[in-house]
Amino acid sequence: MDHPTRPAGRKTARRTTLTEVARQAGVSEITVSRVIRNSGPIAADTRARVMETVRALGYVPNRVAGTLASSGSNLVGIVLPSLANIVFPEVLRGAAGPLETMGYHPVIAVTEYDPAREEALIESLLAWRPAGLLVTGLEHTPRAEAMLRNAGIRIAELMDTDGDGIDIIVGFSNFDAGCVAARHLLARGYRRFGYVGHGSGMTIGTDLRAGKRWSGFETTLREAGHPLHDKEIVDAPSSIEAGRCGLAALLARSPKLDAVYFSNDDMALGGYFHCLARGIAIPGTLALFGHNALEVGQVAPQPLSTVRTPRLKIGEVGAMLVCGDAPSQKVDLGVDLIEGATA
Amino acid sequence: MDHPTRPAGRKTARRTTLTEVARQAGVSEITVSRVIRNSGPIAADTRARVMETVRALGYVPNRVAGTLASSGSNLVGIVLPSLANIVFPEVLRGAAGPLETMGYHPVIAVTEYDPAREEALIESLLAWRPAGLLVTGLEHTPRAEAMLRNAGIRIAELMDTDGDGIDIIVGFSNFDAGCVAARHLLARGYRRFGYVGHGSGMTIGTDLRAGKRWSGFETTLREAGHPLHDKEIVDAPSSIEAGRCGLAALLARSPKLDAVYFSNDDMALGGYFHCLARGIAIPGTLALFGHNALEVGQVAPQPLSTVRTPRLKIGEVGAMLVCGDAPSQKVDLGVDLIEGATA
DNA sequence: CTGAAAGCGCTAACAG
DNA sequence: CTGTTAGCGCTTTCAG
Repeated sequence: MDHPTRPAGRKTARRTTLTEVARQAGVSEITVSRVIRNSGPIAADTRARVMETVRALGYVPNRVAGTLASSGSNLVGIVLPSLANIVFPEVLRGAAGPLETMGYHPVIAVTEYDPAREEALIESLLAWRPAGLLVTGLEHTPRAEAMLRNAGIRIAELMDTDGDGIDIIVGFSNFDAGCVAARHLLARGYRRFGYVGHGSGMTIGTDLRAGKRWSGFETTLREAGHPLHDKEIVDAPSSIEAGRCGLAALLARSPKLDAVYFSNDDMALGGYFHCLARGIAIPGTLALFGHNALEVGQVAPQPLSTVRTPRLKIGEVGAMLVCGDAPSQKVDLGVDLIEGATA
Repeated sequence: MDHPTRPAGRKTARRTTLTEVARQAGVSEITVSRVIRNSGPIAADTRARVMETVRALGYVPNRVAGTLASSGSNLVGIVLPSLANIVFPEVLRGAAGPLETMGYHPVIAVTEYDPAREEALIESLLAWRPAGLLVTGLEHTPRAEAMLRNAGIRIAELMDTDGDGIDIIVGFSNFDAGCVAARHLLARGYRRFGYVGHGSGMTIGTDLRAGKRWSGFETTLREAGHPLHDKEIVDAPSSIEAGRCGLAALLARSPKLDAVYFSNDDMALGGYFHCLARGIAIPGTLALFGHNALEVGQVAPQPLSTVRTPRLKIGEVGAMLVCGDAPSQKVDLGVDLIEGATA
């Protein structure tokens, strides 16, 4: 590239305004405004003339000014804990479709599972006066929750139905997902259970929903009289590699486990690869169970036993409800047991 | 949930303004403004008093008004072709870090590989007068390109260095990536080559970068005197499943191939699973080669032969350059051959 | 069908 | 260190 440095400084350069279009077209500003927004009655030829000059001048309306004047933005905030876990890009993808269709733009913020960061990011997003906000989970700092309640816009809390919310809740019960996993393993006759989970990789913040799954799993086992035998929490974000290390560490301590539940499919896949490499028969010697039913775990010759979560749907429904005027509600999209071949 | 329907209508509800904070604190608006933005000299006690009332009133500054008044927004537009291909969430993740650090928010738009949609989305993003814009690829409609050139903000085009750009380019040569793959396979002694690629799944729009890789691959083979023998383009977005079907179809037609290049790792993984299921020895009977070096392909016992692309880095560098004031430039981050075990 | 006046909530540019 | 005066570019009344 040998373009000269672009002149553009920190600030947006001067661009043609509605006023100039109006002058050029020989009409008043409001007329141009009406033409652009297709609002109110406009004579066909006036419209044509205006459109013409709009095109000629390469006019791009300024939504910042428009929003300030009309207090109606087309931005929708989306707060996600992470982009490293493919689940959240999928939620985002689910939301992006309906949002675009309805003319909204997602503005995203990533908390890295840190509640304080979430609070700051929510405030920062709210400053843009979005039309609505999608956040992940039901747990927020008190101030964050207060801001959400007072924002005067629709709020959707996604991915978790285990608790109360602010306005709209769309997700599934993570606790139940853990129970489903436990019941499946118990029904299959497994008795010596282990768990491999992930931390956030930072000292602060945790994956609360994984915790709820663990809790459901552990509770079910205990009630069945076969309490969890051992668990290993890898201090890293969830990943295939973390799952591999986690299972290795767990088995080093407790070699006689016959079934291991993982915090999610990525982790479980890592465990699976560990077993392949070590020649541990699956599910003969050891059963593995994940969470999410990611494509990668399902297309292998030996598909992972797991629970399918409606991630795309959650984004989709969340987006639609936030942009609509349905009453406040909790939408539980449920999970499906995928028997697979590893348990 | 049994909250009553939230009153919030379509428009943002009335929220406390800077004016009210000023009145409450007994200072002028500009003083409050200065305190909030930490700009200019403010007496310690004045600051304290203002902060106090800000907190008491739960005041959240209105950035829409702020941006209009100062023409300096903290939004950065990001235009991606897809969220279904994990590569783009990774680019986004790469960008999200630096952006947050620098106080910017990513506003995202997904084109689904449709140039017309890209044009519309770029216009829509530009309407928000973002501080900068990250787009994917170097090819745009003429009007889209004109808008980008006239936007008066920094523009970064990501993921591809094979061509000229508008301002900043950050990526790698897809053509070269194809050449690298071909040279590796040739060096290994393979001679009967096939290719499995993906379409977009829609009639309109294509993955131009995959096309450039194919082109590099094909050219290298031809020049070496071992032209591509057969190819199969699955009419679906890239996925593991599409790769599986693609290879099945290709081998049904051309059973004697000894090496297959895939449009990316997802596709290659599908091919790999097909071979596992069919008992086709890899790389003995058939060599497989992908693109991207996704984690999932690398941690398996038989890691995929592929090329590593610096996706995170691309997002990161793109974001930093767009928000800085470096000269226009092309940054080629290159790719690395990963020998793997499938070729 | 079109226009004039009055802001939306904030900040730049000067004054004091 | 603090305040006053003008807008930013658009849309909302309310009149014609």
